[in-house]
Amino acid sequence: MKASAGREEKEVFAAYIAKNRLKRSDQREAILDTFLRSERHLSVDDLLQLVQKRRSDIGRTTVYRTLKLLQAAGLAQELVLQGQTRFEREYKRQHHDHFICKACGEIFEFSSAEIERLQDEIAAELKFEIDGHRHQIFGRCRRCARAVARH
Amino acid sequence: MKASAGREEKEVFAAYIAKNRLKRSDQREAILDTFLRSERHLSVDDLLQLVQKRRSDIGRTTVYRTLKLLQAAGLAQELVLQGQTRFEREYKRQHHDHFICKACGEIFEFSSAEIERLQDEIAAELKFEIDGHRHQIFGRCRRCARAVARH
DNA sequence: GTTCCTGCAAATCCTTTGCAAGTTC
DNA sequence: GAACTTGCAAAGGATTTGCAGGAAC
Repeated sequence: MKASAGREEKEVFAAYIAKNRLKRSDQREAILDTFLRSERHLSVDDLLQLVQKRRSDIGRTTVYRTLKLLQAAGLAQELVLQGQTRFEREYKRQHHDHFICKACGEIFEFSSAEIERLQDEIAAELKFEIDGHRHQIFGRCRRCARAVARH
Repeated sequence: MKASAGREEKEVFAAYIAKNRLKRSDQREAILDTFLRSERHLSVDDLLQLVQKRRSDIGRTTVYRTLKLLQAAGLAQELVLQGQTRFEREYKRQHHDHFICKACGEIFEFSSAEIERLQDEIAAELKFEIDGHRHQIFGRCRRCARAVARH
């Protein structure tokens, strides 16, 4: 694992802190670093547990508060998948949507310029101004589909 | 308003009750009827309020429980829009997705066979078996977009 | 009569807030 | 030192559950 993981994001966060006259803290840095090192779609609890492996004195409240800051700074995005709130990195990531396997819970990402284009077309027809979307597909992933077929 | 509104759905519900050896009740029928007469995307509170106009003694708990039954019977579908849980009719309705206007909160429906087809293609490539999806687009509706432009 | 349903109050889950003590600037 | 941050405990909001009484079968 690179020590420099997410260096750019850390700078963005520092800038956000400065701009808003907030203060840095070890807790915030530990949470951000943990978040950046994880590639998964984390629930608050996932993140709390990971952070606490390093610093067991960091509380859940601080994780909630820091996630709000990360969202405000454009570094994290909140998703609600299958009733569960999760967070993923957002900074400079290409837009994408999600497949969720109902069998194993795994989350896959996908994106389609074609679908985006069609969305824009539909919106234009209705004179609707788009500023975001969520597109989630549910089903069974390759592995779980095979498992069912085999049974 | 037709007295026969949703007759078919009422039969489906009665069949569901029978099949699962449950019992009919005036409350359930009032809730279902109210739900069917409303075309909007209702929150639990919306529905509770509407139901209570007719029978003020029906409790929130019963609305929650009945909505679960309606979902199980395939008559209602739960949506989470902008953090708010809402319900809409599902029985024999053509599949559709939602535009949500962030300015006025209005919910519009749309559907696109093209988008569905692309979804299937993407899924096929990944050998993912689809059994459902949610696609929500956020932005400003025609009216609110105009209002902003005018200002 | 048995089983299911209802409404209330209480419990639960997830998230936010108030506050006193500790940090950062 | 002033302003911000932290963790705890308490408060909130949404939803579920336990239970005693009432209704359906």
